[in-house]
Amino acid sequence: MKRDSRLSGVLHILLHMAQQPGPFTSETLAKAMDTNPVVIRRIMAGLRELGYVRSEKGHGGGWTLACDLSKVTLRHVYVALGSPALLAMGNRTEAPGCLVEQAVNAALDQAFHDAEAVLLSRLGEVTLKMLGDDLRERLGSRKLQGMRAHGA
Amino acid sequence: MKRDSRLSGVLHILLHMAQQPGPFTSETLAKAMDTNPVVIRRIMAGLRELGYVRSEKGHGGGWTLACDLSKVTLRHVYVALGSPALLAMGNRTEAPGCLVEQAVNAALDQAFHDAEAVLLSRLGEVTLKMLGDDLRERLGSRKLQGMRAHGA
DNA sequence: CAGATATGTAACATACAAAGTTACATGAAA
DNA sequence: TTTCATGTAACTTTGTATGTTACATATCTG
Repeated sequence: MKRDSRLSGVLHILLHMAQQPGPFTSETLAKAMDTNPVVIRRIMAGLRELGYVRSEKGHGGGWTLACDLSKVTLRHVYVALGSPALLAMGNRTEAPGCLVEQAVNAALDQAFHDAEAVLLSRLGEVTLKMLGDDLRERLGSRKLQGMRAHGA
Repeated sequence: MKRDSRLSGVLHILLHMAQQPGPFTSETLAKAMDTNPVVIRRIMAGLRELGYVRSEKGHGGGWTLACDLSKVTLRHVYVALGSPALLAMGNRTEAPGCLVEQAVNAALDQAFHDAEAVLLSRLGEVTLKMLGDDLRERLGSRKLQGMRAHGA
């Protein structure tokens, strides 16, 4: 199965936007992500509907953050994407008549459900602000490294 | 992403086999699973290599269980399949130079890792014997229902 | 108002992996 | 030696994420 990287992608975009005031055009964001503007609009559509970002057309238009970054978690972003499937595996048949299949499904569903719950829970613990803070820390340490490299 | 149902499928096969002495031809198993014999051979190949099942060619040949069902867990079966990806989501870039991407990956990797650990752990807690016992219970209650339906 | 710039979105192309199918080689039993 | 079964390569089908093109729509500027 091909892996879904939309959550990773949209977080990348949001974090970029959080580093400086907008607005950002889909074109600009697409270049930073090495992809196509339409892809950007596609994955941002859900976030716009939920009010996490705004988009403006025409001159000076583009995308702007429109939420409190300390209130929005990765889970919120995931839901904004349409809550795509979390697990790469699933049952062969969802509502089987076969008792064998039912026994298999029961065992797997338990494991699947627990894993999904943990994943959603972890995503719910991390806010966009925390991500931004982490990024600024990384930027800071890089700056220090650069200073050291230059003998400062 | 299309969901991988190989684990579900192979468990179905093993459970069928555990209900009566073999051997079972790929053709028989394929019919029970409403699929193709080659698909059966494909997903059983890994289990044969690890010694969980045996296969014999020619007249009277087919597949036979060759392990202690109380010792083999769903996790063992999963590994025998080649440990396919568990999560449907992943990072856009695995070893990014971009610090933004690194920050995003760090947060997601944590969540992904935890979810995978839980899933593997749950799979490791269930043996094929437990699955078989559960199935026999389901068969038993169906038999009782049938008896009731016939007024017994 | 006209032209430039952006998003919105449908439609189509591409890439990739699971699942299904076909064909044939190999080996074992009758 | 014929039949039955697995082993496996090669190809087709299918589903989904991703990439691309085309064009409608809205907004700012001159």
